[in-house]
Amino acid sequence: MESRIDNFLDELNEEQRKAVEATEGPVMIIAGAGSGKTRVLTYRIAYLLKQGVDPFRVLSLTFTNKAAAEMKERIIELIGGDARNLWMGTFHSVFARLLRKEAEKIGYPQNFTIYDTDDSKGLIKSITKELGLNDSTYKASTILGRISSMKNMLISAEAYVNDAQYMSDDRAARREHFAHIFLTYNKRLFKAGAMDFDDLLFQTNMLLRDHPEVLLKYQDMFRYILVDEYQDTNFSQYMILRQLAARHQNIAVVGDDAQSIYAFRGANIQNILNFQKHYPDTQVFKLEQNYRSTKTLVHAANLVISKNRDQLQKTVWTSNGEGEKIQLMRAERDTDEGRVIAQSIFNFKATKQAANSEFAILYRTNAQSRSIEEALIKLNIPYRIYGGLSFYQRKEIKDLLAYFRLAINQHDEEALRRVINYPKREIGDTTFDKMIVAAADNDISIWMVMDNIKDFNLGLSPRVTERIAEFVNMIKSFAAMASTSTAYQMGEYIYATTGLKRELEQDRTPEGVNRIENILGLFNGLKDFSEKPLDEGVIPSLSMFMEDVALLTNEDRTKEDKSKSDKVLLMTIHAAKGLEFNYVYIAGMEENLFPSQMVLNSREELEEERRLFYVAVTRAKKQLILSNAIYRFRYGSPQSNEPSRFLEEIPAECLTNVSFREEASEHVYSRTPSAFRKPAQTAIKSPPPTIVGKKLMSMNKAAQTSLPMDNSHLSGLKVGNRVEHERFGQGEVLTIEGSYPNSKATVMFGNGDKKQLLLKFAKLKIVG
DNA sequence: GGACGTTCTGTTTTT
DNA sequence: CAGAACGTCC
Repeated sequence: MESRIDNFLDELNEEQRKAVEATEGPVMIIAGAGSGKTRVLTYRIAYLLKQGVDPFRVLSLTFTNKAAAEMKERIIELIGGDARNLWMGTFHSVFARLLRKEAEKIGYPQNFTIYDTDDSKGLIKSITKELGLNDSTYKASTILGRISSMKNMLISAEAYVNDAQYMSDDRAARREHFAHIFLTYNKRLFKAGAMDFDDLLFQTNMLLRDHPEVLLKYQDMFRYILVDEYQDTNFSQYMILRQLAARHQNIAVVGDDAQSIYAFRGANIQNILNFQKHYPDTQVFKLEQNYRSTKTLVHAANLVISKNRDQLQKTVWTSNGEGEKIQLMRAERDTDEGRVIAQSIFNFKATKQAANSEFAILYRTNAQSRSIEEALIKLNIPYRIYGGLSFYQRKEIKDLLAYFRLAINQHDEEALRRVINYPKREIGDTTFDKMIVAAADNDISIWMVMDNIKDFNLGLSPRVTERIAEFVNMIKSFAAMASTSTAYQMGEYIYATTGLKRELEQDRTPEGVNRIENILGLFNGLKDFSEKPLDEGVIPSLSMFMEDVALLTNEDRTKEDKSKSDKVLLMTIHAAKGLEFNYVYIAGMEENLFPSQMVLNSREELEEERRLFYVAVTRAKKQLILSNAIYRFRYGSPQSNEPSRFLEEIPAECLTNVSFREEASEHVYSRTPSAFRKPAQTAIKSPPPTIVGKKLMSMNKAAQTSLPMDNSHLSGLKVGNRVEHERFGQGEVLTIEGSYPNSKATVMFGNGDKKQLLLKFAKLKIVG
């Protein structure tokens, strides 16, 4: 193929070209919506490679895997296959890859598991339950949110405990046990050989901070760093970049402060607003010409965003034509809104000869998709929901993947919890809870308890004990295969051996058939992966397959069909970032929905919501259509809505009302409008939680010791010895059974607690 | 331990 | 309304 490398710079405007050619030193590119940002980024990389920079030395971070893949493809088109060697991906995927290489430096196994949000919540639920904190104050999602924001600010659990301000805040908020949950959560993650999403960035920071030789290696490796969507980076990401770029200072960030929409997950808009302070020699380029949208749309978007206070100065303009006005469609209720949108698409297709794929329907919440889908189906308009529940979040897929995870890392507690009794094998909650307690008492993973189940006296029936041993042997047999079999072989074997296959095939309902189809879809992926040519001697193993799975979304999976299929796309506005369509619908333009009622407490939150609206508006190339409904079902009952305040921010000369009288609802309301109520006020919350059940463990020890350990100093332990346990304090040995290393001791501790400890694991000292 | 029925609770966006 | 959590019975 003829290389375009020699003349591709001619395709850029003057400012774009300057931004591409400024390869040395810190660079900030402020790119307005539709200003050719991706083009600048790809050409910049192509230009670097053309100057002779080794692709291995270029690190390019994007927001989604998909964006990375597309960019790579375009660079390959420009300069050829060398580009395959670029370090390109999301923060999470690139640094997960880096952490696997360096895992042992931070005490993690190279095969560490990545916990997704469900896993993390499951672990937190387990911890709060064990602590007897099952109260609404300690909801898993709230706890995880707080842990996440701490990790994103690089505040460790240990630092948190020692911070007087946090501790008093927690007391005031009646969540005084949060710190303990935070510590326990991290400890359990570590014991399970697992990291959550935020750990991938947190641990990368720690690795680079504490290992100068590693830092130096990567500073030199990543000689040129490029960051897309910089306005959406958080503090943790900022610090990684700062460490990596410190030596060569070749960092180029691209972004648009007006499109920062991820503050809710820690993104800090100050990163882009203060970039020049962080890097004083920064060259700044502003891309202000919009190539995407009509004058009407650019003008309206500018006016909307001008209502925000926090922003960098810039003027987006376009030389495109005036274009059509923005349409506003009002519907009676949510189902009518769907109908009106579908009808409008139908009409546009007829009058403008437009294809389905030229349309996108955007909404604030995933739940809104349903009424729209139903209406599209009725009018026979093909559609695809983009995002939503990920393929990898489906139950049957998660179940199978949990077995895969166990085959790779037996300590993975959440995978174990998921499948230990699925399909049913008589190891129920009671048994599992007992094993959790035994694991906590001995400071080991649950797998270690199971693997040594005969040494623990948990009061299990011989039958259950036997079933546990069978399970352990089954998982061990998977683990033994792992190094010699391909991912596909392993997958088939696991699917059949665990009984999952039989379980699923028993269900003949349409949903059951669909589940099997999903599993087959996964196997197709496994097969492709297993047939991929690799370096000689390297088997495409299951663990290699699993390396990325936790970080993929379903969009990264669906490959060819999206270009072939001509479908209307439905997605949240967040998911639409970076995309563009000729005709864009924004549904649900209602106060309390968009802007969301969760968000009306502070100026900053409202401004983020307004930026979200700005993002939505600027996705459109030719025309924008807004809609809302007067009544919408929520919590199972209809509620009346006011039009969104954002509608008033659109200049009147850009807007036109459209009515679809022929599509008026046939529905007759069974209740008078006065029966429609605003959402009920949330009742004053329950009294502070009292702790029942197990006592809290001492807070100040969270020693993270790698397994296994040598405990031979306990081989001579005798009845009557005084011992000191790392967490339980001093106690007296009451009984000893068996001989070391399979011996166990019953110890009476000072507070009257009797614990049974396995001596090969126990964190005990003999003190008398 | 597990199946099944009843009550409670909750809805923002995602790597 | 829908899914999770809880309670009761075998």
